[in-house]
Order: sequence, then C-alpha cells, then structure tokens
Amino acid sequence: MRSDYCAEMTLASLNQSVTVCGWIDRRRDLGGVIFVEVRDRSGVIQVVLDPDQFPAAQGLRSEFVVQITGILSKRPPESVNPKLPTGDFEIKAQGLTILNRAKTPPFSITDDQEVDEKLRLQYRYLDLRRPQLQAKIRLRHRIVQVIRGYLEANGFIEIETPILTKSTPEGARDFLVPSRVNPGEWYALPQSPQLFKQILMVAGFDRYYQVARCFRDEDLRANRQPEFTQIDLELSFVDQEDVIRLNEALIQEIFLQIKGVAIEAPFKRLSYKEAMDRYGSDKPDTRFGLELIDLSSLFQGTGFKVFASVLASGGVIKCLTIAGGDEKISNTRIKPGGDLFNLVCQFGAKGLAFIRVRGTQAEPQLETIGALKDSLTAEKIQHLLATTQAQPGDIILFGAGPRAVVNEYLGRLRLFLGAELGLIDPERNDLLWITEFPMFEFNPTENRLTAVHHPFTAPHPEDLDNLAEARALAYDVVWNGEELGGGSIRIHQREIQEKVFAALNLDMDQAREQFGFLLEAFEYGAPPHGGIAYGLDRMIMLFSHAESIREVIAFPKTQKAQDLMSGAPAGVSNRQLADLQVRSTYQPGLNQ
RNA sequence: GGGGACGUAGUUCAAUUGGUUAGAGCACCGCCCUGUCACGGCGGAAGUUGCGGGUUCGAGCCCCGUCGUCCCCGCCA
Repeated sequence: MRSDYCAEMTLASLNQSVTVCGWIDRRRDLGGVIFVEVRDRSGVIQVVLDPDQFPAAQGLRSEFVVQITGILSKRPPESVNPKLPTGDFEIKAQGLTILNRAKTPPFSITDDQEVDEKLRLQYRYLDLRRPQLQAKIRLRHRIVQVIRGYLEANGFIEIETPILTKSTPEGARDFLVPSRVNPGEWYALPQSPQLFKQILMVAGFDRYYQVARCFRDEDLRANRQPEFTQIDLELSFVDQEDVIRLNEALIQEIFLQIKGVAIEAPFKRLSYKEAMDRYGSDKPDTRFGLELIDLSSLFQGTGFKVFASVLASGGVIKCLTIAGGDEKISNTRIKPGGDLFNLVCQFGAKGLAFIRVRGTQAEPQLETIGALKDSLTAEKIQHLLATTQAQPGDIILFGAGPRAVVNEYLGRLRLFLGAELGLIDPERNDLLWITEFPMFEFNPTENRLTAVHHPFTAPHPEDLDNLAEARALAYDVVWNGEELGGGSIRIHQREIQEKVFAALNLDMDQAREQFGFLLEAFEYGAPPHGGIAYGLDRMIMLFSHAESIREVIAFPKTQKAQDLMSGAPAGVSNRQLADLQVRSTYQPGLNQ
C-alpha cells in the first residue's frame, strides 16, 4: 500500500514511482494545478496534482485520508522550499485514492496556535496528530528505549507486578476495586510496585526493572496525574554507592542518547540538611547561587524585638542577599499586598524584613526600619556585611521563624527571584544527589512520626541508637531543581525492621496485618537490596520542556481527573453494582 | 477543603470599561486563478457572549448563584 513515509524518501527513489499514505495537511488550489501536502508520522511532502487528470483533487479537504502514487521528482530550482525538510522534492501524482473523508476538525492540526486544552483533550486523537505532540510522545518512547537498553545491558530483568493489589494505609489515597467473587472485599491499585519488587529480590531475581503504572487518588497538579509511570528498579547485594554509580551511568546514557550531552560523573552530592540550609529545598536548583545565609548567631543578643523573640523560641534568622536588588525590589513588593510578601506568606512567613545597602564601598550605609538599624552596633554591621557579602546597591531580605518554615519560604523566594533576575543559565545541566534524608518526620495531624520515604528504608548504620532522628540510606537524584527519581537501601534484617515499626508506633501485629507477606518473606533469607524509581512523565516533561505533564501523556486527565474524550469516570448500571454487591451512598446535592 | 485566573462565531482573540445592528485573523462555503508552499483575488455564511437569576431605561461588561478549564495551597513522593 505504501512504499515510503512522506518525509523519509531516499535519493534512491528519485524519478521512481513512490506511494505515500497519509492525511491532507494543506491544499493549495491554483486552478490549473493543485498542490497538497500529505502528512504522515514522518512529516509532510508536497504532491502536485493535475486537476484535469484528477478531478477528485478539487474535493480534497483538510484531514482527508489519501493514498497517492507518483514520481518522486526534484522541484524546479525556483520552487525549492528551504523551510520544508522535503522542500527539494515533490511527488508528481499519477494515482489518487481518497481512503476516507474527514469532517473539518474543530481546531487546526497544522497551526502551532494555542488551542483550549478542553477541546484538545476532547479530541485527543486530533491533538495527537499535531507534530509537537507527536514529537513528545515519540521522545517518550525513545527515552524508555534508552533506559531499557541500558538496563538490559546491565542484567536487569523486566517483570510485571500486579495491578490488583492490597490496600496499604500509608501514603496516598488508594483507588479501590471491588471484588465480585469476594463480596465486601476490595483490591487497591498500586501506588508503586514497592513491596513486590522487594519480594522479587527475596525470590532471587537479583536485578529487576519495570515500566510501572502507578495510581494515587489525590488532587491533580500541572505535574501530577492520578495514574503515572515510574521506571522502577531494584538490585540485590548492593550498597548505596553501587546504586548511585549504576544510576549515574544510566542518566549519563540518557543525556548522551537524547540530548547529545556528556554529563560528568560522579554527580555532586548534598546532604538533605545542607540542601535545606543552603537552598531551602530538598531538590535545589544549583544552577545559580543566591544561597540562604544563617544570621541567627549574628542577631543573638541584639535588640530588634521581632528577631529576638524568634531566636528566644528556638527559631532562626536567615537571609538572601540580592545583588543589585536595591533598585529592582521596591518596598511595595516587600510590604503587605506586594507580590514577594504574598509569596512568602503563602509558605508561612509573617513578613519580610529587609536592609538596603547604600553609600559607597568604603562607607556603606544601611537603609532599613529604625528598630532594626538601631539594634545593630557598628561591629555587627561590619560583620553583617562581611557574612552576607552585600555591596552598595544590594538588598538583603530576611526570614525569621522556625527553621523549616524559614527554609521553605526563603527557598521559594530564592527560586522566584532567581528566575526573575535571570540568574539561571538554561544551558546548564546540574545533576546532583541528595543523601542522608531523615528517616522520619513528625506528622502533626496524626501526632506521630511517619516515614519520609517508606517504612522499609534502611537507617544509616551510624544512627541506630537514636532511630527517631536517624538519617536514612535514601537518595534522590535532582536535575536543575527537579526531582528525577528517588530510592533507598532497604531493610533486610528483621530486628531493624521491628525497630523502625516501633518508631512509627506500629506494633508487630499491625505491621503483619498490613505488610505481612513481605515480613514473612524476609524471614526466608532476604538479601541486602536497594533500588530507585524515576518519575517517567516528569522526566519526559523536563526533556521536552513541556509545561505540564499532560503534554507528555497520550491520554491524560483533567484537573477533576476526568478523561474528556472517553467520558471516564461515569456511572454504571445497577446490574453491575448488584454483581459486585456494592451500593453508592452518593446523593446529588447532598454531597460532602 | 481553600485562594486565584479564565469562559464572546468552528477556532484564536477584540469590543473605547453600562449605550445603536457584538467585530477581526484563521478555518469553513461559492466563484476565479498553471509553480504555490501560512498561495493569491472576489463574494458569502457563521453568535442563546458557558448556564440560571438579579440590578438598570439599557448588561458581553455590574451583582448573586451554578457549571467547566487551568494555576497555586492543603493533600500527594
């Protein structure tokens, strides 16, 4: 039916008969001659039709499906189109078959004009015809192929794990599926293949991977979908260094194959604590400085009431020094109602204190509210300028409060200002590992410790005595301030697992109830093991510079988790519900 | 659950801030055109301004409600 893809003609076919199949991309009817561009997945090529020979050509419309046979010809020199990859050639038609007609599409496939996303999702098959989206979906395929190739070469075995699994209370909300043959009982869709991949290590597969669909019933975001894909891997008889080295090589391979960029290894490493202290984030964008500076000790014993009371209650005073910021950052932006003020308040700040540095290098002068200025001796001021490296023309913005809160909002402010001030070099690829995550964090709603990673993460061997504050053998890999993936070395010894459950306030019976099969499996000779999982959708999004994860998923859902094309989710018949012995308590109008 | 932005021909946008018959580009339909390539020319059709209510002499514009899409917080690795 077809001899060649439109944009993949080879010179060998020149002056030969070729047959292309595809969609009418554009039609230019000049009366005595008709040009059409035929599009397939490779691109477009121009076809020349003589309307006397092909009267049907006058009826061709956008998106009609055609098969065209003709002679692949060099265009006359004056008609070469340098903007088109196939612009040197055209097909002089000798046969035209309209394989199918098409309605006028609701939006143009050809233009790169923005179209309402509602419409795009409703007609996703048309949206997917557009070259931009095709490119992203194909990039996704290529990246997965590179990963598969690398893992294959390194002895990994791809194994599928169940989609119908058991609900576990930790973590996100589960999607539930009623069991017909076990009335009243429910499967859960997996949030990740975590438990199964560990079981596969116990089973001796040694190196496993999976392109794994995962499900979380939580609210959506630009980079969050209820179903998403992880590249999930796990290895036996490895320590943290082994996992990190192997994954550095994997990431190098992806960058080389996809971007043609050589990434240096080993990657930079930052402990979680250092990342939080210096960047206010566990996924810092290290392409620019603007680091958080701790001034708590400097302000110790000074008379500025706001800072003093924060320090007295165990908080910290930190700052950002914005070079040239005196001019760029007006008081309006910092004071209530200003954009910077609103930004930090969203993340728990009460406000932003500031000092403008003016005067000269030799005689700098501070411009700030009186109480803050009065609280500083000449010596303190000198110390302040030395520590912050502030120069005349700069502004220093202060955060004061509990350490975690200050880190959070100054970290957000740092990112915002870094982008606004153009401090980020878009050509740079900063890859780094964040290590030594804490094992646990306090969850105020549940008034107990919860696992930062998950309850099977191994604690750092040096921290076994004080588990509540232990560091974990967990690691995240970060690219330009975005988390690419994360993993950990797992616990394979029962005694340590019990201690961890105890720290989580889970007794062994509860743990057995929830994770019984894994714990039992561990009693039959679990090897030391660890792994990592990459968020594939986000990875593709970053590689393709997409603004939303929806751009790299063929059939994504809206923010209300609906598929506008298929109409999911939707009601089901009473018969179906009766089979499942399920009844909905939902009443329209009485919801929530 | 909370905060915000948006919703006007098929589509992308406009409508002098409450004032006559809601406009334009592209797409669509018809006619003309033999080297176009975002072809060109002439003509045409196309609107419940998301939906419901209110204020007003008068509402696309103001108010209330509702639905939908998106962004953010909470939530979620």
